Amino acid sequence: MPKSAQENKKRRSLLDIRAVAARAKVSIATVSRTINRVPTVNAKMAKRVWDAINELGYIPDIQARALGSGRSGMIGLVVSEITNPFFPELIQGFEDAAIENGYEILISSTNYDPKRMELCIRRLLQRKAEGVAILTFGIEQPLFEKLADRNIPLVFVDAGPDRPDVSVLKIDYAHGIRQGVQHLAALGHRKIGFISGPLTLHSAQSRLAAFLNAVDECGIHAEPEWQVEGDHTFEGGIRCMERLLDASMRPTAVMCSNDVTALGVLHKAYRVGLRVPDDLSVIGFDNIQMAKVMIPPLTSIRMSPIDIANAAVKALKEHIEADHPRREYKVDTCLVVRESTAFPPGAMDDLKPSQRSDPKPLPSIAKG
Amino acid sequence: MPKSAQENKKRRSLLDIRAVAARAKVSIATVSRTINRVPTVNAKMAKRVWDAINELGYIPDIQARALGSGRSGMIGLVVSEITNPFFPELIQGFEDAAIENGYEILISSTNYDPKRMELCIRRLLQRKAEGVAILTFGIEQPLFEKLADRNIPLVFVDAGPDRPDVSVLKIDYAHGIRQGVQHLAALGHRKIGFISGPLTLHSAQSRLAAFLNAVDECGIHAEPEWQVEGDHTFEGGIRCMERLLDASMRPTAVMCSNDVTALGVLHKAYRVGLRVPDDLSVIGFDNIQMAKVMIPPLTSIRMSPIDIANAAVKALKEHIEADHPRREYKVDTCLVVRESTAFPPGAMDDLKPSQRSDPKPLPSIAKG
DNA sequence: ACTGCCGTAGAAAGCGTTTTCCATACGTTT
DNA sequence: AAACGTATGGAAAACGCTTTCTACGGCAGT
Repeated sequence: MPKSAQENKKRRSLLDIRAVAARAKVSIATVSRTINRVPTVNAKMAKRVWDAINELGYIPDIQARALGSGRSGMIGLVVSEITNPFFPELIQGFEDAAIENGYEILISSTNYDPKRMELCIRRLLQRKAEGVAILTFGIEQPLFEKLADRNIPLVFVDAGPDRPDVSVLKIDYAHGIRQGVQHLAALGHRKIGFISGPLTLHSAQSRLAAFLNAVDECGIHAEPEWQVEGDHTFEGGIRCMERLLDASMRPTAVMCSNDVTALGVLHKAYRVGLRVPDDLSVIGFDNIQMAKVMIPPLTSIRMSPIDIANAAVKALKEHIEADHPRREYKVDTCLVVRESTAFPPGAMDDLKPSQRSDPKPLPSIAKG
Repeated sequence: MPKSAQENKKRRSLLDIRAVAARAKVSIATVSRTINRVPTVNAKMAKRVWDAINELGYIPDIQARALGSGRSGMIGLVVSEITNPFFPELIQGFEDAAIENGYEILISSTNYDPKRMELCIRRLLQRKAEGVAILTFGIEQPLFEKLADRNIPLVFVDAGPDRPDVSVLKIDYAHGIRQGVQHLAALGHRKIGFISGPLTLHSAQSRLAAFLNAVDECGIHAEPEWQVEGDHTFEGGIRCMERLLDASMRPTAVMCSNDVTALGVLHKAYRVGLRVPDDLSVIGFDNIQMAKVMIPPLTSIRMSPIDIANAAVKALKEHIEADHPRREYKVDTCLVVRESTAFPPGAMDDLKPSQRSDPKPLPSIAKG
């Protein structure tokens, strides 16, 4: 059973600010001022205090500090799912950026569950986060209204609620996707498939639109049969690839709305004996760490989690400190060419290897 | 610049427990009791209070609550590196288990940096975590002493400081590794390589010892040239595989101390045109999600992050609540057979496919 | 009707900080 | 030498909650 509150308090109170004050023979106010580096405290006093702190091993209670000062020093980060390989990198970047800017972070993952999302937000409010970055895939309007009504600085990715008091990170999907399509077109592909994310998501729609636009620019016909809607999962990638294989005319290249989907595509190709990139070129999106580990290493469109994290923290910081009410921040994307893209089948025979875009055309397993 | 403390306080104080008390026309004590479900509060009163809470949208300040009650309700989790694919699953499991048990969690990652580890611990102490699980690879003695001296419940994995007041999660590496070796032996392998982790780590030593033991049990000669020391990274896996390829006699199978290393092995094999599993069998360790996504899907030894997380939370809970000072918890490991293991080269021709251990022997790319 | 006991709610004293306000001591100016 | 700033440290009031202690009202027992 839980210990009594009294007991708990006793145990903790052994190492107060009071203890430090007593030891240094000053008042607790001076100790507090010393710790917080208030300039009015005399150097001699300060030394006495620091010595006492070190001798005692005193560590201030940050919750009491927050209560006293009215500032929690924390910003929150809400992600979709920590086990989705895109997010750990984002979290890491966010944490680094936050520390750099003097904040601590509070991480919550929604697991795509509105109930859990509700919990996350409650948690962040309870802990008095000074700002929150919602870097999830889907967004649930009512919850954001709830958050925004608390007058807490907010950052969204792609698109948030249309309110004047939130910041938005605009990701330039079009740039990377255009590069990807041009890359494929330059290799000679004319039949390019696209596996989108769930089209209920704004980001998925944007990516599809960018693809259609880029394809059009390159003068390539966008066969509707080659555009299938996935769900950003590995299994979804497998299913979508199956549909693409059933098409009356198969595409020679597939672009995917995220890397995990691309892994599914690679997997299905492997299952049916299609060689990548010889028989099929594949491009992913997100450039997760796994991309360069895959066999073959995956050509992907990079959306830097570090950039996103930095932009998010910067937006939050400006909003909190400078009362900057709203800003848009741009995040760029660009193509990273690896080994999952090559000439379409048949084209290779006519060309010298040096003309391949891949700088080191290594033999695929099938050729070994 | 930061807002003045006064301002901050003002802004927040709009929605106190006092506001609720006023609205419900009761004392703040009654509001507190209602929220904490103290049974002595009359149902009628309680309803009045809940109504007021809902109408106002009141959310209690959890830090103030912690200060008042002497319990923070938080347990800490320290991991090595969030971008290492083993940890997100562990974190997820830990979070779920913690929520289940009424705790919130505080995550810290050390990034293998002692400085950062120091920061982590400071953070956890500042926030008054009620217990801490140190589920990292390496451990730094002095820091733990520091932690343990604070009299805070602690859980370590594998081996912690030898103190009577900490719990330890003992992972039974031997079981899974024996299964792996037996699996390879049953397939006919007699030349089995082993890529260990850095031998400064206790866990790496245990795994190597378990391997040597298992090999011995199976009556297989353990050629020293086939045991190389890796570093648990992808690049390390590649380097180790290079060394194995340079051996005077090449092994026909390789066991790895973790999956990421195995990915490096797979990669190097791909580079030099060795087909897995036809030319080389590979077994990983950890069974991270990526394992089943790889091409070919990786046979691996499963060390369930969920089991570890549950055991850690359970140990912490018992220690915190029941004052159980020390316990050992067992965590098992077991082999998961996928498609990166098969008969050694040449052996297959003599046998019918049905005798392969793999239930669905799918053609590798090379055969397609 | 008086005492005593519950059940229940309010008052008030913390919890460990920060911060405002005030007091002191010292050096400077006239 | 008196008056006055100017540093600087201490006392005490917050901060928003929990919890102990106390008080009140009603009911049963005598």
